[in-house]
Amino acid sequence: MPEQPPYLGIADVLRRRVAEREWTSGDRLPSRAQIAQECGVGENVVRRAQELLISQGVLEGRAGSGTYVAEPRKRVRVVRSAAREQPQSSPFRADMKAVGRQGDWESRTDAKVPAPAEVATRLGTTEGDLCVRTAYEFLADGKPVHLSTSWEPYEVTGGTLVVLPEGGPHAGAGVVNRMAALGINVSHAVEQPEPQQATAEEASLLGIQKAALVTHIRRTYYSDEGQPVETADIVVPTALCEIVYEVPISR
Amino acid sequence: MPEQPPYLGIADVLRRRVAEREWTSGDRLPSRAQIAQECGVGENVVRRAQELLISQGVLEGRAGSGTYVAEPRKRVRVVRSAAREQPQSSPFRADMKAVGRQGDWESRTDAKVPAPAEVATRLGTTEGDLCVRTAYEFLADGKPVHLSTSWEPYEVTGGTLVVLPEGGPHAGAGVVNRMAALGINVSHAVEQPEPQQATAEEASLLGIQKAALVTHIRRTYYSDEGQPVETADIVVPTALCEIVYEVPISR
DNA sequence: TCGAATTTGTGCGTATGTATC
DNA sequence: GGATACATACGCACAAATTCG
Repeated sequence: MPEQPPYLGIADVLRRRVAEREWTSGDRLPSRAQIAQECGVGENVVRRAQELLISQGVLEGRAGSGTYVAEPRKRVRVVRSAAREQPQSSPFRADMKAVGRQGDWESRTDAKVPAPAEVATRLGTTEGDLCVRTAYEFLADGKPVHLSTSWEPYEVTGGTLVVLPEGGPHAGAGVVNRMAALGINVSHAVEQPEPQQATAEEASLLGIQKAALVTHIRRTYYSDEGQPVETADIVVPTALCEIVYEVPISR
Repeated sequence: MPEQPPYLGIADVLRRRVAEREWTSGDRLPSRAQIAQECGVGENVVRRAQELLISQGVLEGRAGSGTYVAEPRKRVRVVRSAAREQPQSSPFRADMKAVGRQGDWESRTDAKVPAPAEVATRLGTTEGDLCVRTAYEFLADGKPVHLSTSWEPYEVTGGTLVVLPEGGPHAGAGVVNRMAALGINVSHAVEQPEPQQATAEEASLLGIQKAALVTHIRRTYYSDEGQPVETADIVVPTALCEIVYEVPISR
């Protein structure tokens, strides 16, 4: 006989109270001690139940303040498809415009950074080769929604006007457009999404709960000659963004 | 002064011992009581440290047996791209062949199942409309590597030879080929990958650790008339598979 | 402005359940 | 069936953050 442990029972009670609008979005729940007494269980049982609902995105804990009903956030739709790259525009701004939000970003680039081992293999170069590294923070209406760190081999763009992704005449135009200015035709990208839990640093940068789920995308752009021209580590928090791939079918 | 909590220190000790090959793949660690005494901390501190390393895939706990060093498993590469669909073949078998493994699957289909709300909106029909539901379990060398539940509107395939995905002359040929037999041209798919933690059921089906990370992909195939013809919920465990999207660039 | 009270978050111990050998 | 070891549930103490007088 599978007798349900107490904390799961309390979780069900809390979940139902939220579902039945006894407490609605943004409301603060009674303190743990109150709920515990009311339900006739220990404080710790309530805590476990709340932790469960927090990990499921139903509740939200704020240290020193209280436990709240999570606000359903409109998530940003991040589209990844062939049609994504527009001349003279950035893919991100287009994504944001599509949902009526203002897209913007901040970046910090370091030229001539030696490539770490993993980046080097992705770029088809060898460890220590020089790269241009750019760290991005993408914002929707001023709030960060996802992060990215981009690596370009210095060999490709070094000494040209597009060395710096966010400087020069093609600033912010995206990898594809910038490479086109060098006569390099970017033919396809390979993206490898992996589920992860946010690090403490990522969580504070993105304003999400600690250990919240994120998708870590390792993206590499290739020229039509099969040469990698850029690779990036992209961190997309599930709470803020939904990722959509549109894949065409050819027969 | 950021004084590191004890359990993180123990985690570092264990991690280093694994890295230095004091314990190697498949080895059983000493019991928690032993490690605790050896390191001069409580058993619970060791437990926390082991839990951390288990969640990171470094260790593996087996109830009643012990804690083991996780075996680095060769992950299956699941490619999702335009070139994926081959005439007369299944995408999955091709994926498996590429890594030298035998691809196979088991399935169970229920005809005339009423569509739940979420599936109905994805298929552009209304809740309760009849569907053909097929649950898949994909196997590599006989071991399950990912799961899928597919929904097709009965309206599309009902009364034809391809009603059952795994029966009739086109059994196992994939959605695209089967639809082609009806004169329906599948032009593209939309995939929405979301990180999740495996449910207890998924974990036992896939033979992975409880609450391990998985990618839950919601995929929908569309005809060239923009009509959804199939949608599926795919569960891909990170421990067993890596997901790769190849997205072409058109300018 | 500041400090005390409240509330959540974290670390750790103990008791019990359960799987394995 | 007994011994061993991991898994789970729960309690207590304290730290950290917030709120409010």
